[in-house]
Amino acid sequence: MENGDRPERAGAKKTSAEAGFLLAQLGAHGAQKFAERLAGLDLVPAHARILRILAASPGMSQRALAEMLSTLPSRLVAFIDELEDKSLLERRPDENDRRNNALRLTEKGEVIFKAVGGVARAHQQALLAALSAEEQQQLAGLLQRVADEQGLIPGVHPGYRGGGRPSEKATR
Amino acid sequence: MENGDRPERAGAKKTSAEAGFLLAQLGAHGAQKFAERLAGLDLVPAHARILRILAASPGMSQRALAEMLSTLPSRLVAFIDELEDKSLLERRPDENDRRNNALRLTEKGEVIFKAVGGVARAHQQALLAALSAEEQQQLAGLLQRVADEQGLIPGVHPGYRGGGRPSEKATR
DNA sequence: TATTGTTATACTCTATAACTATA
DNA sequence: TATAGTTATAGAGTATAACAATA
Repeated sequence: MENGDRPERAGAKKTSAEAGFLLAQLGAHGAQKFAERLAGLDLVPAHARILRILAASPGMSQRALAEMLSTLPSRLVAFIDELEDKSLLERRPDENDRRNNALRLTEKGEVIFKAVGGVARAHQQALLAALSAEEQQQLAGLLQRVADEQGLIPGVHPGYRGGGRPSEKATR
Repeated sequence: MENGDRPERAGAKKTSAEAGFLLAQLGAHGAQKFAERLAGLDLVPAHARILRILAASPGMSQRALAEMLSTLPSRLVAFIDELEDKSLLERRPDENDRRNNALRLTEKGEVIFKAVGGVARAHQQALLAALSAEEQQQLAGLLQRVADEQGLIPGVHPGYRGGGRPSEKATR
């Protein structure tokens, strides 16, 4: 196994074995802080994820959206209900195939989506306060390369289920 | 996406507004991959977090452990039960105050903890495959500074609850 | 018959509050 | 009375499967 047969000599820089852990730690920390800020807009992260995708791909069906978020169509219903109740998006039956709901942001939805963008920037500003603008770009560059290599879809990430156990039966 | 009303001038490096998002995305991705690897040791992330802390601070009480993990003492019980059933740790009543359980890794627990370390290294290796060793250190350095500034405790992170809503009543 | 969205159900996870044993 | 650990219970969150409408 890829145990570290690394020398671990006295000369070795300290430990760099922590980058993965720091990533998880900061990801969790940042996600929580972001959620707190979002609450100011009366939204949860799932709402923001939906708005983000719909802003980029208007007219998407709920099934397509669910697949993009790696979630179940049934889980989306409540979130979309809430967003529709707030008049941030609308479901309109697709004209070609009326089984599909074409999802589209309303004008108000676009406004709120921009507000979410503002929240995201403020969040990032606060989160990365320790770094200069140049260093932030440097960080973004490194992370982008990792994300690309890992095959992550730009601008999309599914929710986590960090704490729980990995679904007893998915142990396959 | 990432509309950003930022200047977006030709000179600007691309977009650096993504670092925060990338952090969350990669944190979630990495956490899931790590959980999958851990399943090979028949552990969940919560187990690994407990082993990690106990390895560093033997004799800790359950309450102190709960506080360190920012979780509730009652939540710990099942996890500690499981670890004890596997003979990875033991609860021993504190001699000075027998209400306290002094938690300590067994020898087997130490072995498994080391195995978790190996899994973590393999995980990190795979996760950061896009970066050279130098770049990985560079990344770790940047992340460490961010973590310090944010007041995160080295070597500890609580679980997330990424997807859910932030406790209906906290909406006040 | 197959598919989209929805609802119903069961199941898990989490939080709150009793309970016990020590102090 | 107060505290550590545990258990019980109720509440959210999640997954699976049944359902109605459309194709």
